[in-house]
Amino acid sequence: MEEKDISQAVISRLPRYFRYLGELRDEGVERISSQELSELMKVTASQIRQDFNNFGGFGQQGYGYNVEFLYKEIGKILGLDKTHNLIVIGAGNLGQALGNYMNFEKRGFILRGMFDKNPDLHGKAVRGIPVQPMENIESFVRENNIDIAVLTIPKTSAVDVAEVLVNNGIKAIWNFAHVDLNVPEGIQVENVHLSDSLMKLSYNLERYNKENTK
Amino acid sequence: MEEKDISQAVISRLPRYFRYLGELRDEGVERISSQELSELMKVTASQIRQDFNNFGGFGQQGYGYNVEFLYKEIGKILGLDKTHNLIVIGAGNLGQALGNYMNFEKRGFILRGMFDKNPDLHGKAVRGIPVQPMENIESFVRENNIDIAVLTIPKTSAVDVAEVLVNNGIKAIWNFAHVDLNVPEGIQVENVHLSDSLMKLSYNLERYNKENTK
DNA sequence: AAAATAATGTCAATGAATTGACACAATAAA
DNA sequence: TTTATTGTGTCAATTCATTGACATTATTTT
Repeated sequence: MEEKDISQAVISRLPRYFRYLGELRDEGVERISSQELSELMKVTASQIRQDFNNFGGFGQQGYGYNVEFLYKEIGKILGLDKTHNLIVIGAGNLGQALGNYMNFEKRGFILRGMFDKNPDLHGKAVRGIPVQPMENIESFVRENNIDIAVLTIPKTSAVDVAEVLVNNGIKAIWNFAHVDLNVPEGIQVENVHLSDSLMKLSYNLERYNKENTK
Repeated sequence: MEEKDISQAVISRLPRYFRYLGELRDEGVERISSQELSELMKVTASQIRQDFNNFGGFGQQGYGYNVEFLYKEIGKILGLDKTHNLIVIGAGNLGQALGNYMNFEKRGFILRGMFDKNPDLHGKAVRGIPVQPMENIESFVRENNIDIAVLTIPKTSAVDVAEVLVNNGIKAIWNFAHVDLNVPEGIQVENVHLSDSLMKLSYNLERYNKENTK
């Protein structure tokens, strides 16, 4: 498995392939050509082949791709064959929603701890995992082999908490706080800036309306 | 305001500019050069100037950009000077989290209705907005000038609900369901596929670990 | 078993996005 | 008022991403 330097554009498309292949597999489809898949997903067949080839040939000329095999391979590329230990920091609605989401567990992302600064929430459990005070984060991260921290706290505290996490060995942060975290090289941050997404929708909405009313 | 065809790559960056400019304004900064902003935001100055110029010149040679003015202009481009009426469909944790998020209201996105198929939730209020049964969606959308529907329901029902929405005049859908909606031309869809985002983080985490353990 | 068909992997061509360079206009300094 | 500096707007160059084309190899049909 000699992965070179794959562009993030390609990586961003992998989960979508994974989803479609999973659905095909569930429907009992055994093989599929890039052409068929391209019609289903509304992308070019060329892009599909190009994308898969970044990771070596998964298909066979004259046959196409084996759905089950390809599904599993992409899962492996995405690291879904391994278990990842998660903690959620910020147990408000959003934190609880993410903690409760069963599908993540199905993919190997296991909720190990929840933290909040609000004492009223302490002890309250999300899927059996009790909410702890923020002070516990440091030791918990160190002692429980936590891979990913989910940040669902206001931006005012996010930067500080991120620093604590990094100092205690966190390697990946899924950041829902509306702020850019400044972490050292080698720490992975994936931002989900919901309001950015909503503003983009707003732009496109306005844009289209404007275009079609003149 | 002669907007041509701006690429989505540019649009995606606008909310981040907006955020930084808002913070600068709050700090009392009056002017800023593309060079200074580029250092702050860690992008190239050239990109900043190029981006802004898509919408006409906001700056002045020898001076730079007026923070307040630029902030407001970008807000207008993003449609934040107008009010948008929202409904949230799916009043689980995620739907409630989004419905409760005050910052959206600050930007003109006003929650007008919430819907869920679970009768236990009916009548329960999120910021004064009661949860209604799904059957009410059609008339509510038609009678309340709803611009944006937020879909926080399972993928199994999302496609059908989207169709109902479109049939009743919705122009924009903020889609959190893990499925691709197939809507007619002119209906804006902004997808937030959380599990895709988590998988991308997982890939980058694995990738980096692999690279640094051999 | 041979011929026809299907479909990948890959290279080349095109297109899009980003960066660099600089003329020119406004500001600030002399 | 004149000169020096700053910094935009914009064009050109480069880099990156996508699409198209096709040789090659496997499968299927005759």
